Amino acid sequence: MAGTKEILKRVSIDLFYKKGYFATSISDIARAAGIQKSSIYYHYATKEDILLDILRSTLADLIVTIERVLETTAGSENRMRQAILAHTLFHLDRQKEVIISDSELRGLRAENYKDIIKMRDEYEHRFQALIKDGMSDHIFQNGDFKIISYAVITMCTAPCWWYRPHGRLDKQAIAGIYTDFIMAGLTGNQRSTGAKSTRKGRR
Amino acid sequence: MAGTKEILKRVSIDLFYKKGYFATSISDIARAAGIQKSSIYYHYATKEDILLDILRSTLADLIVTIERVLETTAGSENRMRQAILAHTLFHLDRQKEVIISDSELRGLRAENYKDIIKMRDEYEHRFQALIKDGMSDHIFQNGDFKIISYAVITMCTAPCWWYRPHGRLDKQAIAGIYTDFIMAGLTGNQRSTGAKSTRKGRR
DNA sequence: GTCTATAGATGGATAGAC
DNA sequence: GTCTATCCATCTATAGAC
Repeated sequence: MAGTKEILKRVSIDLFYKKGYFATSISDIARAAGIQKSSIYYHYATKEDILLDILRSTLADLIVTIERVLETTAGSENRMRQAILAHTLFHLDRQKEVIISDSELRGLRAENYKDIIKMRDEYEHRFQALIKDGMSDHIFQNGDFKIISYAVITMCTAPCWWYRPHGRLDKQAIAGIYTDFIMAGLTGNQRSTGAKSTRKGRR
Repeated sequence: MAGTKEILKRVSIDLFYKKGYFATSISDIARAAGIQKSSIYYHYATKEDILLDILRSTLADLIVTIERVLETTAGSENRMRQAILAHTLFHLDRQKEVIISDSELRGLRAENYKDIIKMRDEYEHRFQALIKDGMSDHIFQNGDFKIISYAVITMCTAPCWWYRPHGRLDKQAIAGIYTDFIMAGLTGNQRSTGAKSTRKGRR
């Protein structure tokens, strides 16, 4: 446990988050991990491979998280609500990694880029299906479900850019506010004034 | 007109947008502008200065745009609607520059960074005031106006990340969908099903 | 599996001629 | 205001000893 490869991944997440992928050098990573830079190449073939490892595992975890929520929740409105909550909370829990996922895709060469985009599209399709379901059940207002899905996802990804662990609002409160706002936009109904949002089970 | 400095700025916007600030070298810029890299230093002292020039002018234009809208529009609901429309359209019109503004702030050293953040905060305060106004006029649902302002701004900034000039929807249509969605979220009222949003005057 | 040493390319920036 | 030439730091990655 805590093998060198895991340490390298962890310090890379920190550095890519703080300085950005391009501004982070192999030397920076080696220094942070307490080894020589040449030793990194025993674990990762290139710097890009470190980035790829971070992006893949983050996206995979995100997809698993949403899958679990959808497996245990019924009703198009409730499914959407729980999915948004889960998405927002994941982005607050895994702040550094999702920010890297959002901003460092340019560090990938074409083949790896395509791979990651495919995973991301797979995830987004789940939200598009949820919105479509809500519309055909006449619970959500009709509209361009693809555009709306982008809007919803972007919006609920955003708090990870400004959230600070000891700030005025905790993760649950932020996720609640966002979910209420989105659900109001989707249904066209009054928002519940308090953001206490009954969540089920997980976490 | 079309002086070298303007050309340098224009090709830098293209390159920073396409490859990112760090991945773009002074040589890249020189090649794109058709001059030698040393000639760049007659116009800009450092690479960072090019970035700063782009960020400053983009933010300044954005602030002027929103000011003009607010000067000529009355009523808290209508002011908010027009502000959102203007914000969204600006982000679609100036796609490359706003994407740079959103993603390349890490290229700035502390003093320049503070400068730009101050301008950005100034802009965001206008939206916070609009939301506060709408809440005290009981036209918008009560809520955390600061959080809501972040949500609104992020959401209406997002289309610039996926908009393509000859895509399925034109700028006006996209801006309409987003504005309707946001206004529904703010007021808690039914959205107008069509997104034809009566806009006034400008552009 | 980690080290020392270094290759080889490229980065931003400067000097000085024209 | 643009050029050629070059400095020097830093970058990713490799070679080979232990």
